[in-house]
Amino acid sequence: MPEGHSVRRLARQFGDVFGGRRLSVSSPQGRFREGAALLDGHTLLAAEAHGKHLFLHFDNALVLHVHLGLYGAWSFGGDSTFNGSSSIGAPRRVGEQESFADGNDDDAYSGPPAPVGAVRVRLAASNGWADLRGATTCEAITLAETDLVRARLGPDPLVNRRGDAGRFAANLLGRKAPVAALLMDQKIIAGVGNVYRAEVLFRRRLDPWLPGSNLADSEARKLWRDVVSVMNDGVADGRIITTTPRYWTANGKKAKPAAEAAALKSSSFPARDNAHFVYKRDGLPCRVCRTTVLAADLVGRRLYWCPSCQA
DNA sequence: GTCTCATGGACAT
DNA sequence: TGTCCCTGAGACG
Repeated sequence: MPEGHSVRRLARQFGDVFGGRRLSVSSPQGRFREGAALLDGHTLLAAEAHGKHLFLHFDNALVLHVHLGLYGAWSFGGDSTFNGSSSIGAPRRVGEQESFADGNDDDAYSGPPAPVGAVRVRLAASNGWADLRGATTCEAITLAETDLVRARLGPDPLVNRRGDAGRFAANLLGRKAPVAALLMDQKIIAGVGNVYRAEVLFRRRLDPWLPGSNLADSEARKLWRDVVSVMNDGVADGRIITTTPRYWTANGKKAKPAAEAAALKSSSFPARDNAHFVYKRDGLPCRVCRTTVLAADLVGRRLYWCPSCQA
């Protein structure tokens, strides 16, 4: 869940439901009591994301900075303004769609429920609430400290400023580490996690063990463009789908054109098992060449790749 | 019930 | 390179 596309959706959602509203901020669990007191009663001005970092700007020049880490999750609830808002983060299952809050159509919202479990932060306004659990980082910081966090991060494909492709290429090309390790380094590119790194390397048919310095500048720029494309799809879909409809058949075998047309017609989403090319498909045949997909540990994380397509 | 695993990252060594 | 933090779901008995 919490790869960059999820955090981007979160930022948008916070702006939609709480933007311009005065929030009561509390820490039912107690671990964020002091930070919550600094923000309590202030108005949310803006919500933004950079990579996997979420920044909620309040009208007293303080910022709620949240990084979900592996386990963090936000859940939402409230009146009809919360219809379509979704809980984002763990618990997660691969390929699962986000679960949607049960906003009330009749606007009969009567306040947040009693907090369940270890709620680090609860944000509540007159229209609804949001609970944060299990985040790696949750802090109230100044604007200057916000800039310091941003300064540690590489370009964000979901921001994709002019010149970012070149910055990303320069970051990659100067390094001897395997490109698969570099893609997970948030200083090089912000927002890519374990699923996107495996999938985009497959989509570009790049050997994950290739040193960054061995990539051509043009290939690094193509890689950036593919990350931009596939992560923007993730923002739109609310899940990570890197395969195309021709691979959305029941048995995972490559579909014939007629089957592709049928898949396109019958469903806008692939089954969970067909959403990825290589991620968590070790031991299974590659969707393209039928070679067995491999997995290995790389800097403490599981890497998946096709040794034939990505040679 | 217990154990293991998971789409992160900071920090120590 | 290893350790720790953090939470919940699923496998297993």
